[in-house]
Amino acid sequence: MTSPLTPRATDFPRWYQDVITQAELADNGPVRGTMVIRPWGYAIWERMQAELDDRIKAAGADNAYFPIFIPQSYLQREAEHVEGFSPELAVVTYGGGKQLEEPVVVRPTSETVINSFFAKWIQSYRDLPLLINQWANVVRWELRPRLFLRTSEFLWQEGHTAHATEPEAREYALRILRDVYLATMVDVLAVPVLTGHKTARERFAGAIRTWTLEAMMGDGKALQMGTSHELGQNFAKAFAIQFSSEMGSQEYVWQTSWGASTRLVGALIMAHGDDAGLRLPPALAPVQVVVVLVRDEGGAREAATALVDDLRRAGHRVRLDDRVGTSFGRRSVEWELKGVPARVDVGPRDLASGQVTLVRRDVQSKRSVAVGGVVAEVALDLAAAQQALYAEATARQAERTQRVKNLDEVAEVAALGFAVVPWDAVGTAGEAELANGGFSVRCLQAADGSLAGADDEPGLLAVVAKAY
RNA sequence: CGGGGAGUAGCGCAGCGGUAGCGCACCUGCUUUGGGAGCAGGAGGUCGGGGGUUCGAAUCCCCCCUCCCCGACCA
Repeated sequence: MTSPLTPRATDFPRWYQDVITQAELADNGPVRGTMVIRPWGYAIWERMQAELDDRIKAAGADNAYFPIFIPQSYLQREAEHVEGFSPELAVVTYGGGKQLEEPVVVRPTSETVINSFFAKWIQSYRDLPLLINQWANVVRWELRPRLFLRTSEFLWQEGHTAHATEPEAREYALRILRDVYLATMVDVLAVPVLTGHKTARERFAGAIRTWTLEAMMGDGKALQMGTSHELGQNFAKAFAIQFSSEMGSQEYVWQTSWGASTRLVGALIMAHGDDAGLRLPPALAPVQVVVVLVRDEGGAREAATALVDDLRRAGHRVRLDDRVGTSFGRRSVEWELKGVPARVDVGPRDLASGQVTLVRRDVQSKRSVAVGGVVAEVALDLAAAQQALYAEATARQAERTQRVKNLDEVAEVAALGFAVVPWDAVGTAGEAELANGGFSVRCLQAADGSLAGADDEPGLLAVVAKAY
């Protein structure tokens, strides 16, 4: 039987589509650009949500919910914001069978509604900082949609905060970048990321600074995994968010906003997937171990059920596959496509000698293990798989990243990966030229790869790549 | 919006004037079950829509719609 997937080397975008179909992650919705997230895809998203949500709460933010409909006039209050988003807005002009007096925008992001309430809630320095997060869907009308990566409606988390001082706001934006996003990407998704800030061209509409996390996919292209913005006082002034300081003066707040979306599911597919399907890092996987009952004979069912219990007691997320009416080969392929990190095959043949077969998805290794040793061995496999996926992605990124000196050398390197070039050698004009060639400056960093402040700092490096 | 393709069974496709087909998937039965099982039987279609040419149109002509790929914007 041939693989159900187009090999990555043959056609990477086609492979990506095949994985989504075959692993039952998502379908296209009836309206162009919309997406139906199927149970397996949603389970993965729920795991991402849980990991992000824990860290967001640890950073002190509370969840709340704001409406999906926003008065059109709200968006117009911040000049850059409206200019940035107007091309991709969905606008409702009819409701209840009548033309609306003021059209209503379906939120593309919630800065405007949320800040209109921040203005109401914030009176005093004692009300600060105000740290709010919301889990929601947003709509940005897309001309060229791709499942998970770019859809007209997507799910995300958006954080919005207000602070008394600029340094405090900046520190919070960076804290989210590091403690929420970077930690989740690296420790859970096992995806190495570069962090830096966006050029003026790539910055969020209405922000004074956009911090970003950029990852390299299996084909060398870049994907933005999350962003954390410093909004300065732009929205504070547009929405009159003022507070009485300790000195009794009226001050505008300093703000941040930050988001990560279902695009992360796409990132996971493209960062770790292989020609046999998805490969989920154990820390993320909704099912870490699948126990496959090969045949319902010779006490195999009892042994499989007992192993499921043992593995669960050891703290793993476990599923029993006892669909013995479906051939073993088919079931094996299914779990490989879905990317479950570890598989335990329990059948009468092995069991006769007190053994089962352990299969590791990431490296496709297979070995016999005594029933009594399964829990310990699985734990080792899961830890090793998590580590190996991160190492593999890191090696690829290192291999495909090259320092270059000038704009002329960028295209060749960026065609296959990341070109790191002095920002001085690119500049705003060079950035526009690169855009014509399909390249973009993913982020700016200090010379040692650390975070830098402004675009005009000396010695900045630009990371240039093709991007999703 | 500019350029290039495609709409036929759930999915992938063939057929290109003369009875609507193939592979996979699906249903039933039997045999199977340690890497996508085999055999037999079965169900499933306004051939994207409208108009025209013709004795006869999935097939030829005209109009419309939709989708996909490549270029200008984006989590």
